Amino acid sequence: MSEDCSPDAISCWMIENFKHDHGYREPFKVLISTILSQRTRDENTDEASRKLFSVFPTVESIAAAKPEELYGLIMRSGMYRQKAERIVNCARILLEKFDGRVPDTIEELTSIPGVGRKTANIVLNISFGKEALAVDTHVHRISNRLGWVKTKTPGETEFALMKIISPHLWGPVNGSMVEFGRQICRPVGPRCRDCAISRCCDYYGRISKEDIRQ
DNA sequence: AAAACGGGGGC
DNA sequence: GCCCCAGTTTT
Repeated sequence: MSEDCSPDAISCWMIENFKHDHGYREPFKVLISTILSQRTRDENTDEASRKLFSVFPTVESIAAAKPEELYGLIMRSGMYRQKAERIVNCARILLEKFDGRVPDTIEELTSIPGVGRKTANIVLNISFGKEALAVDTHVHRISNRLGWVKTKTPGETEFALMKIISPHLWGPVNGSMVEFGRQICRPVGPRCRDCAISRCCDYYGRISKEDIRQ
């Protein structure tokens, strides 16, 4: 890692060293698996996605499924009924309102119940190649710890980061920052000893030794 | 702005 | 048992 602590340099370092990808590119699979990922660990998300798509591989088949039937399939992977209902409802809306296709604007995507700004931006970036920044708890926390922003909400963070990070890095840095947050810059007990960019970090100067986990 | 929601897993 | 998790919705 160079001496450069600029947001773009840190972003590139994260992109180089931390990968995080659910593996899907088809719009509807990205949308569905991202809904599955909401407030849920990746291991559970990946398992549930595989089970779901192995039985219901298309928008049409999901739309035709009974929510209970779909729930029975994914319930062992940390999922719950509301999410199964959201997914079936989402597939039906895609079919009825969007001609069976996933829309490619933030307004249309967030009009679907269960799809917020973060999920919509993931789809826009991964499936449609648009420059979008999906701010989740990891991105929000890490951006504030590093001192790049001083924000209270993910919405503020998204707006502030767009002025700090080069647009072509928005997509790639997203998953990398999440993985960095899972492995190193964790919500509690961050592994600052193992962190190669601690000298660039505001939080590292404030955190007490006993709060750092080996 | 804060609480509700939701269930498996780590501790 | 309690707290957390690639959030979203409701109060």
